[in-house]
Amino acid sequence: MIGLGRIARPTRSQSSRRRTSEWTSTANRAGLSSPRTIRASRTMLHLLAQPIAATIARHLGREPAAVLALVGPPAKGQAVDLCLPCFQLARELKRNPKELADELAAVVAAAHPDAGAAAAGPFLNLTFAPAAVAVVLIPALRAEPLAPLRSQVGKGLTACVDFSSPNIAKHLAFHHIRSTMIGNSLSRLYAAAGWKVVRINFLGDWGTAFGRLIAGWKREGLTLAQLETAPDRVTFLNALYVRVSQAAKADPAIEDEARQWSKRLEDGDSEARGLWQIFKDASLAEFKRIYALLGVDFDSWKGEAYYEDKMGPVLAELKTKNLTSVDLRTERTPEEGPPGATIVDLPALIGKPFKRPMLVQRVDGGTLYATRDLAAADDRFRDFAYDRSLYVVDLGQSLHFQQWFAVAKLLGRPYADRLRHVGFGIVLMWNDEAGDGLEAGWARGRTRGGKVMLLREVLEEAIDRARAVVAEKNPAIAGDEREAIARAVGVGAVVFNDLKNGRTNDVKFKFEEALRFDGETGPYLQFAHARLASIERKAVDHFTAAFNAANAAPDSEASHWLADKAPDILTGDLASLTGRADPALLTLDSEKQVLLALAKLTSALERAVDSDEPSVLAQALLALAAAVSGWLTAGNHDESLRVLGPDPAVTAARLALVRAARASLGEGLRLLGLQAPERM
RNA sequence: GCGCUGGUAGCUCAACUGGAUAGAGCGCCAGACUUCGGAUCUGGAUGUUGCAGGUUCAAGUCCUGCCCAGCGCGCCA
Repeated sequence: MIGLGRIARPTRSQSSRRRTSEWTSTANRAGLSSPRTIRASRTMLHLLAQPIAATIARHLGREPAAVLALVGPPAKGQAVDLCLPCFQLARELKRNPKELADELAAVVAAAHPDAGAAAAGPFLNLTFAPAAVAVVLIPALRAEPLAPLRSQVGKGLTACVDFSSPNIAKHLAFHHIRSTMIGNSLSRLYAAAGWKVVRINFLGDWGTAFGRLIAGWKREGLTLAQLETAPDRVTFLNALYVRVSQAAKADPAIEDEARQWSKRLEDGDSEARGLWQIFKDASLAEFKRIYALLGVDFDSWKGEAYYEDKMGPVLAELKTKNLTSVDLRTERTPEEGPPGATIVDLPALIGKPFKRPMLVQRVDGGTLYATRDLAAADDRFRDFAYDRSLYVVDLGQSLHFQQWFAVAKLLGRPYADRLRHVGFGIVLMWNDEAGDGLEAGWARGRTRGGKVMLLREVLEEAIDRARAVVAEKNPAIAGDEREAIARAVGVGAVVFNDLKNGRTNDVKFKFEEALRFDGETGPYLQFAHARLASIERKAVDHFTAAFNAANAAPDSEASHWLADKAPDILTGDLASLTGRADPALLTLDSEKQVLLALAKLTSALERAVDSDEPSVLAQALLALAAAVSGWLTAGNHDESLRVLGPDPAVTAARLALVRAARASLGEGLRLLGLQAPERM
């Protein structure tokens, strides 16, 4: 097995679903509840609820904010817009909740006739008139189209996100998509919530494997030219590694050479370093091609090699603070060297959940994973003074993170409570038939004859399928544009499939499912976005035609409206046209559903950041796209329901909603790491 | 053995952290003036939320005990 890094051999890189342990959760909660990170946010939904909450607060003599906090979306299946469960208020007031709900319904109905207040048992339900919602939300959306997906909760705070972290000289396997795209999305979500974000790729670019590679390279007399002309340089290196490893089994001399080269590499030998750099460059070139395809970038590429000579101070500090001990339990003869590894005896120092010590130094003096993470955490804190540091690594490594987070605390690090392991479940592949000792069914890692599925292969297959669909559904699109759309849609399908469910779930990967383009998929969101964009494209022509028709029949109501807007229509200024539209003309229930779905995005964003869970936004976007699709499709059956309909004033109002929905859908897709093409 | 996760419709998953009649997609059945884009929409059938207790106005959600599945537990990362 080559390389170190976050994502090691398949059996360790993926472990089944796990949550962070009690201890870690406590630490995380401490970080969460720190006054630095919690800040109330005024969501768009609160814009609607605020006046009602104020009325109730006045009536009951309570704080408006306290009442507002109790108002929220109703339970699923309830056909109302907002809901105030009265249990808590009733208890505080020593009243009967049902009676209180009845009383409040009457009070609210009198003061806000458009809010549709009604008591349902102990619940006070609000069912707004669509225009009442539009009048509040449309102006806010016009002022800041991306407002639903912007928040200031992270203002002034810095987050480091450690993600992807592949091993040099190996391909990106399909399961690397998890850390890569969860981390990418979290980076964008944090930024949208006001955080300053540092994206870090902790490359697995160090380890004994490089000694073997170099030994093999020298032994076979390979040249740089051979590597560079190889059809795939990573495959070339991988194959070399496999050959060396097999040869070493038969010939111990090779293993010796490998050890010597490892030593030379560590000592900074220029030939060893030169070859190491060549291998690293070749790998990075391939990684960056795939990152470009996925739209992922990093601010820092400091990997394990960078920290190789920077662990001395941490080790020394651990020792001077008497946190280390040499483990004596291992039975070793004097010839075999010192008795044991250097450990931090967590069971003795902390107790509670820890049953095993953490190893910081091998018998031979070499350092270990945890030591490197400690050194890196110090380094990053020095550079960025982070308020939160995320490690997007599979759940199988949760013990490792629990341990070194605890050691950071023992060392008195100020950042100890700001560390978060963002764990995720493994990728399982479907096997139709038993074989290779595997039963038929879900199994980790490999499929189709035991082959490891490469990320690049899956993406290419997805793009091929998307290209075929674009060609079939929209033959007018060709050439470069078709290619760009095929990429956006194909990659989008795979990425969304990875993000739409809770990250701790294992991902059950079937080609046919992951590459589906209908139902709850990335392309479904992209399609809704493209339909909205299509309507916007046609809007100017629509108004121009209406304007010309009105000139022929100048006395209608529509003609007066159009004449008033003549400058905007003639210059094609949609922004101005929709900006002057009357939101009260949005009277359809389907329009209200779109507005409410938009308004819920803000809290989805904040909850996504709070729980490091992109799926929260993914689910909210699906709800928005469903509302949009329902609204637009209704127009297929009834011309009066179309955005570009017969009444220009209504059309302008609906276009304002189209613009708002498209802006948020596009931005939401971007926050998940998907593209939002205007046609597809 | 110790520990950590999870178990919700045939399948894949939600359920805004304790709220109402547990919701979606896929699949299945029946529909929508060839459409501002049908990669869409509307309707239907499918549930003892693994089992048993407990807590309370209220439990898929919290507590306890079982059952089942997966993963982790010393010089890899």
